[in-house]
Amino acid sequence: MTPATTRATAAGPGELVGPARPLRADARRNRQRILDAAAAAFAEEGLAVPIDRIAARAGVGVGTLYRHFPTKDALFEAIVVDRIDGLLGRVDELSHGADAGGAFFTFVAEMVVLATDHKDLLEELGRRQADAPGLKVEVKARLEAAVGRLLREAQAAGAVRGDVDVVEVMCLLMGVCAAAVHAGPTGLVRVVCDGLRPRQ
Amino acid sequence: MTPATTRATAAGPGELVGPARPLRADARRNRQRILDAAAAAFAEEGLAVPIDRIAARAGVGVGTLYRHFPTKDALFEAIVVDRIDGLLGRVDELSHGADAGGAFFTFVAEMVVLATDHKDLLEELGRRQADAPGLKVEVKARLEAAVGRLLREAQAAGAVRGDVDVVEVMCLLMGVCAAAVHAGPTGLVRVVCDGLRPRQ
DNA sequence: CAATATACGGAACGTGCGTTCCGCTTGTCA
DNA sequence: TGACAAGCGGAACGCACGTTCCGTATATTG
Repeated sequence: MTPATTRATAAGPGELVGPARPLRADARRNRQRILDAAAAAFAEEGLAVPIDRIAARAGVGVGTLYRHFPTKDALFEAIVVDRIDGLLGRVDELSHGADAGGAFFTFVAEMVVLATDHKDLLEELGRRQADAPGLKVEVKARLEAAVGRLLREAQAAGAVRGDVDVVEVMCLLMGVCAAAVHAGPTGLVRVVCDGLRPRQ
Repeated sequence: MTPATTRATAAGPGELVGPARPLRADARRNRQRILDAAAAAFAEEGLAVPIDRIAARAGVGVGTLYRHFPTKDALFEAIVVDRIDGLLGRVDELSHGADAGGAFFTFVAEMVVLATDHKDLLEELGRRQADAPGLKVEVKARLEAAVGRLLREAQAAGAVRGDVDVVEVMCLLMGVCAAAVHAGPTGLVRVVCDGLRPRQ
């Protein structure tokens, strides 16, 4: 299901199956500009940034923006899905090592740093599904699954206490990210990570 | 300074020094209704709740609401200041006991539970000053000072690790509150509290 | 029971933002 | 190079929300 829908979101309105025709050169260029501008804008100012500002930042009219993305949410989705995909990739890289505990804690630390300067990612994680019945839910579930894997391995290795589950870890992660925006990542991550270790 | 200003906020626009005249009976009644309705509305839906809804909930027209509070922010302030005052009182109660560590951790747990069903409190804590140069900043500073006292005593008693400061604790608290909204308070508080204890 | 200041309700206004529409421009292809 | 689909810009629309205004109602006072 996702491929088709993803394609639709990525290629513009009106084509659900395949690229009927390649985009015109300027259109392709503008599309990329919009994506870049939106990524930066969302990261800096969060979901609340007005669409006019994104368009201006991309050096494009709002009409053009809407030609490429049918809705503000669709644009946001394109970007946040990409961000989360990046996280998924990182999880894969980390989970192939020998040190399960190290992998888990490294991921936690990296994610907090990432969220610190990506307001959008934080807000997205904060929205516990149930609102948008679409892609994001599915991608978020994949992230949860991946983190769950990391967590279980770390628990099996005795590096993380056994009485926490994925949902708690995700929420905690979100909380630390929110907190880190104000106090900087360093100190807080240490505290939470220590809390996640088994009590001796 | 606060008494005068507080009085102004509490008694309506136009009187900065003293109550020129007692409120009419119906006005006093409505004022209380508005405060109650707003407290409930802000707690349930957060700062974003439309003012019309608060008025409706209070069984009052918007005009009446604005007669009592010059602005939405003023109304919010009246309520959140009150909430934080409650927290301050609780800190005082707790800090007179013998068990400094217990006091600190009890406060943390209670505050998270409180914030779990008071969306407004959470949002307010999330706003790191710098926006509203007025009362809230001062009240928040008092809260920070009080928590700082609790923290220092707990650290002196060896119940809390020495390498965290008040700001970090406040941010952490805010993060846990945000997380607790989604996962429930119990598990998360335990993890964070353990993280705050000294490593053996 | 007047007379009057006080308070009330809710329509109306201004603003900001997402989205749509449409006349003009430009890349593409024969 | 000319014709035409594809794409562009930005004015205009609709909506939600905070705030203001003013005609009406009512508590208070003598």
